[in-house]
Amino acid sequence: MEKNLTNTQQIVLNSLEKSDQPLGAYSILFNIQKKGIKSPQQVYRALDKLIEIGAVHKIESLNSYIACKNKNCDIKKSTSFLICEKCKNVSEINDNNLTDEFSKLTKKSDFKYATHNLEIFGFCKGCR
Amino acid sequence: MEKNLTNTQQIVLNSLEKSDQPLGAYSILFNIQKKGIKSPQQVYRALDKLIEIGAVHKIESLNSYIACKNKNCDIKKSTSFLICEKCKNVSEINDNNLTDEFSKLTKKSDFKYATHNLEIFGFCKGCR
DNA sequence: AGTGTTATGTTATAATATAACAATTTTAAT
DNA sequence: ATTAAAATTGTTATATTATAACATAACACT
Repeated sequence: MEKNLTNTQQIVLNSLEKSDQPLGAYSILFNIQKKGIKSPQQVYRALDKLIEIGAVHKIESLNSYIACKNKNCDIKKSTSFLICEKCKNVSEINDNNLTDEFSKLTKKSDFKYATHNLEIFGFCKGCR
Repeated sequence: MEKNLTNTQQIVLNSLEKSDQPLGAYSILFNIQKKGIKSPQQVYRALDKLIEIGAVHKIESLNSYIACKNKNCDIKKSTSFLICEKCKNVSEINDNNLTDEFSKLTKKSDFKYATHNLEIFGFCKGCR
Protein backbone atom coordinates (compact mmCIF):
# COMPACT_ATOMS: atom_id res chain seq x y z
CA MET A 1 0.00 0.00 0.00
CA GLU A 2 2.78 2.42 0.84
CA LYS A 3 3.93 4.09 -2.30
CA ASN A 4 7.59 4.71 -2.82
CA LEU A 5 8.08 8.38 -3.24
CA THR A 6 10.86 9.96 -5.20
CA ASN A 7 13.24 12.23 -3.41
CA THR A 8 11.49 15.38 -4.51
CA GLN A 9 8.07 14.02 -3.61
CA GLN A 10 9.32 13.09 -0.15
CA ILE A 11 10.82 16.53 0.38
CA VAL A 12 7.59 18.24 -0.63
CA LEU A 13 5.56 15.93 1.59
CA ASN A 14 7.87 16.53 4.55
CA SER A 15 7.51 20.24 4.10
CA LEU A 16 3.73 19.96 4.23
CA GLU A 17 3.79 17.58 7.17
CA LYS A 18 5.97 19.91 9.17
CA SER A 19 3.43 22.67 8.65
CA ASP A 20 0.23 22.54 10.64
CA GLN A 21 -1.34 24.77 8.06
CA PRO A 22 -1.82 24.63 4.32
CA LEU A 23 0.97 26.00 2.18
CA GLY A 24 0.99 27.48 -1.29
CA ALA A 25 3.17 25.87 -3.92
CA TYR A 26 5.59 28.77 -3.89
CA SER A 27 5.85 28.70 -0.09
CA ILE A 28 6.77 25.06 -0.33
CA LEU A 29 9.32 25.92 -2.98
CA PHE A 30 10.81 28.58 -0.74
CA ASN A 31 10.99 26.12 2.16
CA ILE A 32 12.81 23.47 0.23
CA GLN A 33 15.15 25.48 -1.94
CA LYS A 34 17.94 24.70 0.48
CA LYS A 35 17.42 21.05 -0.43
CA GLY A 36 18.13 21.71 -4.08
CA ILE A 37 14.61 22.15 -5.42
CA LYS A 38 14.81 24.97 -7.88
CA SER A 39 11.64 25.33 -9.92
CA PRO A 40 7.87 25.52 -9.44
CA GLN A 41 7.51 22.72 -11.92
CA GLN A 42 9.26 20.31 -9.57
CA VAL A 43 6.92 21.26 -6.74
CA TYR A 44 3.80 21.05 -8.87
CA ARG A 45 4.77 17.71 -10.27
CA ALA A 46 5.40 16.32 -6.81
CA LEU A 47 2.10 17.75 -5.61
CA ASP A 48 0.25 16.14 -8.51
CA LYS A 49 1.58 12.76 -7.53
CA LEU A 50 1.00 13.24 -3.82
CA ILE A 51 -2.56 14.33 -4.48
CA GLU A 52 -3.09 11.35 -6.74
CA ILE A 53 -2.11 8.90 -4.01
CA GLY A 54 -4.11 10.79 -1.40
CA ALA A 55 -1.18 11.94 0.70
CA VAL A 56 -1.94 15.59 0.03
CA HIS A 57 -5.10 17.52 -0.66
CA LYS A 58 -5.60 20.82 -2.41
CA ILE A 59 -7.77 23.43 -0.77
CA GLU A 60 -9.21 25.12 -3.80
CA SER A 61 -10.44 28.31 -2.24
CA LEU A 62 -7.02 28.96 -0.75
CA ASN A 63 -4.93 27.73 -3.64
CA SER A 64 -2.96 25.79 -1.13
CA TYR A 65 -2.04 22.30 -0.13
CA ILE A 66 -2.20 20.27 3.05
CA ALA A 67 -0.88 16.88 4.07
CA CYS A 68 -3.58 14.35 4.80
CA LYS A 69 -3.24 13.55 8.49
CA ASN A 70 -5.53 10.65 8.13
CA LYS A 71 -3.37 7.59 7.62
CA ASN A 72 -6.26 5.35 6.72
CA CYS A 73 -7.98 7.86 4.55
CA ASP A 74 -9.85 5.79 2.03
CA ILE A 75 -11.13 8.95 0.49
CA LYS A 76 -8.46 9.61 -2.03
CA LYS A 77 -9.95 12.18 -4.25
CA SER A 78 -12.70 13.82 -2.29
CA THR A 79 -11.87 16.43 0.31
CA SER A 80 -13.78 18.02 3.15
CA PHE A 81 -12.40 20.84 5.27
CA LEU A 82 -13.35 23.15 8.07
CA ILE A 83 -11.74 26.56 7.67
CA CYS A 84 -11.76 29.05 10.52
CA GLU A 85 -12.38 32.55 9.22
CA LYS A 86 -10.65 34.12 12.18
CA CYS A 87 -7.49 32.13 12.86
CA LYS A 88 -7.38 30.51 9.40
CA ASN A 89 -6.90 27.10 10.92
CA VAL A 90 -7.86 24.30 8.56
CA SER A 91 -8.89 20.84 9.64
CA GLU A 92 -10.01 17.90 7.63
CA ILE A 93 -13.35 16.26 8.19
CA ASN A 94 -13.33 12.54 7.93
CA ASP A 95 -16.97 11.69 7.64
CA ASN A 96 -17.47 8.85 5.25
CA ASN A 97 -21.20 9.43 5.38
CA LEU A 98 -20.71 12.52 3.28
CA THR A 99 -19.94 10.47 0.23
CA ASP A 100 -23.14 8.49 0.72
CA GLU A 101 -25.19 11.58 1.34
CA PHE A 102 -23.88 13.36 -1.71
CA SER A 103 -24.41 10.26 -3.73
CA LYS A 104 -28.05 10.15 -2.67
CA LEU A 105 -28.50 13.87 -3.07
CA THR A 106 -27.21 13.94 -6.61
CA LYS A 107 -29.36 11.02 -7.67
CA LYS A 108 -32.30 13.40 -7.43
CA SER A 109 -30.74 15.36 -10.26
CA ASP A 110 -29.91 12.25 -12.29
CA PHE A 111 -26.27 12.85 -11.58
CA LYS A 112 -23.77 10.08 -10.93
CA TYR A 113 -21.61 11.08 -7.99
CA ALA A 114 -17.87 10.53 -8.27
CA THR A 115 -16.00 12.87 -5.91
CA HIS A 116 -16.42 16.15 -4.08
CA ASN A 117 -14.66 19.12 -2.61
CA LEU A 118 -16.28 20.61 0.43
CA GLU A 119 -15.01 23.68 2.20
CA ILE A 120 -16.93 24.83 5.23
CA PHE A 121 -16.16 28.27 6.63
CA GLY A 122 -16.93 29.41 10.14
CA PHE A 123 -15.32 29.67 13.55
CA CYS A 124 -13.35 27.02 15.32
CA LYS A 125 -13.60 26.08 18.95
CA GLY A 126 -11.06 28.63 20.11
CA CYS A 127 -12.40 31.50 18.02
CA ARG A 128 -16.16 31.41 18.33
CA MET B 1 -34.20 44.05 -2.69
CA GLU B 2 -33.01 44.63 -6.24
CA LYS B 3 -29.63 46.28 -6.16
CA ASN B 4 -28.80 48.99 -8.65
CA LEU B 5 -25.81 47.90 -10.54
CA THR B 6 -23.30 50.17 -12.13
CA ASN B 7 -22.83 50.02 -15.84
CA THR B 8 -19.77 47.83 -15.62
CA GLN B 9 -21.39 45.47 -13.16
CA GLN B 10 -24.41 45.11 -15.42
CA ILE B 11 -22.23 44.38 -18.42
CA VAL B 12 -20.31 41.71 -16.54
CA LEU B 13 -23.51 40.18 -15.25
CA ASN B 14 -25.05 40.14 -18.71
CA SER B 15 -22.01 38.40 -20.07
CA LEU B 16 -22.34 35.68 -17.45
CA GLU B 17 -26.07 35.35 -17.91
CA LYS B 18 -25.69 34.90 -21.63
CA SER B 19 -23.32 32.02 -21.01
CA ASP B 20 -24.78 28.74 -19.88
CA GLN B 21 -21.40 27.81 -18.52
CA PRO B 22 -18.98 29.37 -16.07
CA LEU B 23 -16.51 31.86 -17.45
CA GLY B 24 -13.08 32.92 -16.29
CA ALA B 25 -12.48 36.57 -15.54
CA TYR B 26 -10.36 37.01 -18.63
CA SER B 27 -12.96 35.35 -20.84
CA ILE B 28 -15.47 37.82 -19.52
CA LEU B 29 -13.03 40.62 -20.23
CA PHE B 30 -12.58 39.41 -23.76
CA ASN B 31 -16.36 39.22 -24.26
CA ILE B 32 -16.99 42.75 -23.13
CA GLN B 33 -14.04 44.63 -24.50
CA LYS B 34 -16.23 45.83 -27.32
CA LYS B 35 -18.32 47.57 -24.69
CA GLY B 36 -15.37 49.61 -23.49
CA ILE B 37 -14.17 47.48 -20.59
CA LYS B 38 -10.42 47.56 -20.77
CA SER B 39 -8.79 46.05 -17.71
CA PRO B 40 -8.99 42.93 -15.53
CA GLN B 41 -9.37 45.18 -12.54
CA GLN B 42 -12.72 46.40 -13.80
CA VAL B 43 -13.95 42.86 -14.24
CA TYR B 44 -12.69 41.69 -10.88
CA ARG B 45 -14.20 44.65 -9.10
CA ALA B 46 -17.55 44.03 -10.73
CA LEU B 47 -17.33 40.34 -9.87
CA ASP B 48 -16.59 41.15 -6.24
CA LYS B 49 -19.72 43.20 -6.01
CA LEU B 50 -21.87 40.72 -7.89
CA ILE B 51 -20.66 37.91 -5.66
CA GLU B 52 -21.33 40.00 -2.58
CA ILE B 53 -24.97 40.50 -3.55
CA GLY B 54 -25.34 36.86 -4.56
CA ALA B 55 -25.90 37.45 -8.26
CA VAL B 56 -22.77 35.55 -9.17
CA HIS B 57 -20.89 32.67 -7.61
CA LYS B 58 -17.29 31.67 -7.96
CA ILE B 59 -16.46 28.05 -8.66
CA GLU B 60 -13.18 27.72 -6.88
CA SER B 61 -11.90 24.58 -8.48
CA LEU B 62 -12.39 26.06 -11.94
CA ASN B 63 -11.33 29.63 -11.15
CA SER B 64 -14.46 30.71 -12.89
CA TYR B 65 -17.69 32.50 -12.33
CA ILE B 66 -21.33 31.73 -12.95
CA ALA B 67 -24.52 33.76 -12.73
CA CYS B 68 -26.90 32.53 -10.08
CA LYS B 69 -29.98 31.33 -11.93
CA ASN B 70 -31.90 31.13 -8.76
CA LYS B 71 -33.77 34.41 -8.43
CA ASN B 72 -34.87 33.74 -4.89
CA CYS B 73 -31.57 32.35 -3.79
CA ASP B 74 -31.43 33.19 -0.11
CA ILE B 75 -28.05 31.56 0.05
CA LYS B 76 -25.83 34.46 -0.69
CA LYS B 77 -22.45 33.27 0.26
CA SER B 78 -22.59 29.52 0.21
CA THR B 79 -22.40 27.66 -3.06
CA SER B 80 -23.12 24.11 -4.15
CA PHE B 81 -22.46 22.80 -7.61
CA LEU B 82 -22.63 19.66 -9.68
CA ILE B 83 -19.85 19.50 -12.22
CA CYS B 84 -19.91 16.95 -15.01
CA GLU B 85 -16.45 15.55 -15.62
CA LYS B 86 -17.26 14.65 -19.19
CA CYS B 87 -19.18 17.57 -20.70
CA LYS B 88 -18.05 20.10 -18.08
CA ASN B 89 -21.60 21.23 -17.55
CA VAL B 90 -22.09 22.96 -14.21
CA SER B 91 -25.38 23.23 -12.40
CA GLU B 92 -26.21 24.75 -9.09
CA ILE B 93 -27.82 22.74 -6.34
CA ASN B 94 -30.39 24.59 -4.37
CA ASP B 95 -30.86 22.43 -1.35
CA ASN B 96 -31.36 24.52 1.71
CA ASN B 97 -31.04 21.42 3.84
CA LEU B 98 -27.35 21.42 3.16
CA THR B 99 -26.80 24.42 5.35
CA ASP B 100 -28.62 22.70 8.19
CA GLU B 101 -26.77 19.47 7.69
CA PHE B 102 -23.38 21.13 7.63
CA SER B 103 -24.31 23.14 10.63
CA LYS B 104 -25.12 19.97 12.55
CA LEU B 105 -22.11 18.15 11.22
CA THR B 106 -19.67 20.83 12.29
CA LYS B 107 -21.13 21.08 15.76
CA LYS B 108 -19.56 17.69 16.41
CA SER B 109 -16.19 19.36 15.96
CA ASP B 110 -17.13 22.39 18.06
CA PHE B 111 -17.13 24.46 14.93
CA LYS B 112 -19.62 27.26 14.26
CA TYR B 113 -20.84 26.96 10.70
CA ALA B 114 -21.04 30.11 8.61
CA THR B 115 -20.88 29.29 4.89
CA HIS B 116 -19.69 26.59 2.55
CA ASN B 117 -18.46 25.81 -0.92
CA LEU B 118 -19.41 22.42 -2.22
CA GLU B 119 -18.32 21.10 -5.58
CA ILE B 120 -19.50 17.65 -6.54
CA PHE B 121 -17.90 15.96 -9.54
CA GLY B 122 -19.39 13.14 -11.52
CA PHE B 123 -21.48 12.53 -14.60
CA CYS B 124 -24.62 14.31 -15.60
CA LYS B 125 -27.76 12.74 -16.97
CA GLY B 126 -26.63 12.91 -20.57
CA CYS B 127 -23.11 11.65 -19.96
CA ARG B 128 -23.41 8.75 -17.55
C1' DA C 1 24.44 -2.13 -26.37
C1' DG C 2 20.30 -0.19 -28.63
C1' DT C 3 15.71 1.56 -28.52
C1' DG C 4 11.39 2.97 -26.65
C1' DT C 5 9.28 4.71 -22.45
C1' DT C 6 8.94 7.27 -18.29
C1' DA C 7 10.69 10.58 -15.07
C1' DT C 8 13.29 14.83 -14.09
C1' DG C 9 15.53 19.38 -14.83
C1' DT C 10 15.22 23.85 -16.75
C1' DT C 11 13.65 27.84 -19.09
C1' DA C 12 10.02 30.27 -20.56
C1' DT C 13 5.40 31.70 -20.53
C1' DA C 14 0.42 31.43 -19.60
C1' DA C 15 -3.46 32.33 -16.60
C1' DT C 16 -5.36 34.32 -12.55
C1' DA C 17 -5.57 38.12 -9.36
C1' DT C 18 -4.30 42.32 -6.76
C1' DA C 19 -1.60 46.76 -5.60
C1' DA C 20 -1.03 51.42 -6.21
C1' DC C 21 -2.20 55.68 -7.49
C1' DA C 22 -4.51 59.21 -10.34
C1' DA C 23 -8.90 60.99 -11.96
C1' DT C 24 -13.59 61.39 -11.32
C1' DT C 25 -17.99 61.23 -9.11
C1' DT C 26 -20.80 61.13 -5.06
C1' DT C 27 -21.93 62.44 -0.48
C1' DA C 28 -23.04 65.16 3.01
C1' DA C 29 -21.87 69.04 6.11
C1' DT C 30 -21.56 73.82 6.41
C1' DA D 1 -24.32 76.45 -3.67
C1' DT D 2 -19.47 75.40 -1.92
C1' DT D 3 -16.28 72.61 -0.68
C1' DA D 4 -13.88 69.01 1.85
C1' DA D 5 -14.11 64.18 2.67
C1' DA D 6 -15.19 59.76 1.03
C1' DA D 7 -16.20 56.38 -2.26
C1' DT D 8 -15.95 54.75 -6.98
C1' DT D 9 -13.71 54.16 -11.33
C1' DG D 10 -9.84 54.12 -14.73
C1' DT D 11 -5.29 52.80 -15.68
C1' DT D 12 -0.75 50.97 -15.30
C1' DA D 13 2.02 47.96 -13.20
C1' DT D 14 3.00 43.88 -10.77
C1' DA D 15 2.19 39.81 -7.87
C1' DT D 16 0.71 35.08 -7.58
C1' DT D 17 -0.47 30.61 -9.25
C1' DA D 18 0.14 27.16 -12.73
C1' DT D 19 1.50 24.91 -17.08
C1' DA D 20 3.97 24.36 -21.75
C1' DA D 21 7.79 22.97 -24.10
C1' DC D 22 11.81 20.87 -24.69
C1' DA D 23 16.30 19.01 -23.21
C1' DT D 24 18.50 15.56 -20.41
C1' DA D 25 18.73 11.57 -17.70
C1' DA D 26 17.12 7.10 -15.78
C1' DC D 27 14.88 2.87 -16.54
C1' DA D 28 13.49 -1.47 -18.66
C1' DC D 29 13.04 -4.58 -22.12
C1' DT D 30 14.87 -7.19 -26.06
